[in-house]
Amino acid sequence: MKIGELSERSGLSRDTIRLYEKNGLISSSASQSETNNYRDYSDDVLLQLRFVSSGREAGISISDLRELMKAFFGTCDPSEAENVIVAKMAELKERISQIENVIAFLAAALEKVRDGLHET
Amino acid sequence: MKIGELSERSGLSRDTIRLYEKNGLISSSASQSETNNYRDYSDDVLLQLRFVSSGREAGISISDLRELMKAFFGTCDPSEAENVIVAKMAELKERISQIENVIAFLAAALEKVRDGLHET
DNA sequence: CCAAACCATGGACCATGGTCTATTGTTCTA
DNA sequence: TAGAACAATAGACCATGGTCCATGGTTTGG
Repeated sequence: MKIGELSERSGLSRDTIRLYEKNGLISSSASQSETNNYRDYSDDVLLQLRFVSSGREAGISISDLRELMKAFFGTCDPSEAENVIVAKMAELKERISQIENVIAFLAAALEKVRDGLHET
Repeated sequence: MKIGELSERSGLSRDTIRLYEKNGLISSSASQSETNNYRDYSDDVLLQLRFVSSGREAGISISDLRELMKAFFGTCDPSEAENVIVAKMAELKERISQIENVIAFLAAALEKVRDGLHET
């Protein structure tokens, strides 16, 4: 499919898709036609983009995502891939616990605010 | 205390502290001395910075943190503060579930990679 | 008393992750 | 077949969150 359709279906802008491609998160083949240089994207790319975009939403950087994509579809050997994935999972879990700390702090603050309200 | 000590104790660079102050995350009083314009930071600021910096690590933007700080120490009324805090907690929980999605995806990918290894 | 260490300010600089625009070429459709 | 819609490329632009540097003033330890 061409970039317009991919954009439609992925919910990402053409510019963003091109950015991701330039950064090696996805790849495309040259168009079937010889008369243009339109990119042609396979259906797999759509799945890849879904992962990329949920990763981005979760705050994973483009370069980290590139490593993960390489690990998944990877030119690198499987044990190396395993390492990358395991490391990233640990990192994400750490991130979750950081967020949970902040939530706990907010919950405590909320208590105080509510107490303050009751006193009024 | 002066910014150098605050930097030491908070683990943040002077520049970062000044940035945060400029962005309204913390505040300082003018120095006791009249002969200079050094900033003077109370011990409370240290606690505030600890929160700010864990918030930053958790990926919360400076402007969001500013809203939270206002809610905590706030000039704004308590029920408004409550709203801000509750909203931010919900947002953070959403963020956690996004990250968990990614983790689940990675776990699945890991399975596949390991199966691949076994087949070899 | 003097140098080293500290402070404030402002602006330059950087990376990241996008968006927007202009230009040029291609395809689709009325 | 003309014009609208689409595509590629390059470069400018933007916000965010920091760091670094130059300047000039202040404090402090030896």
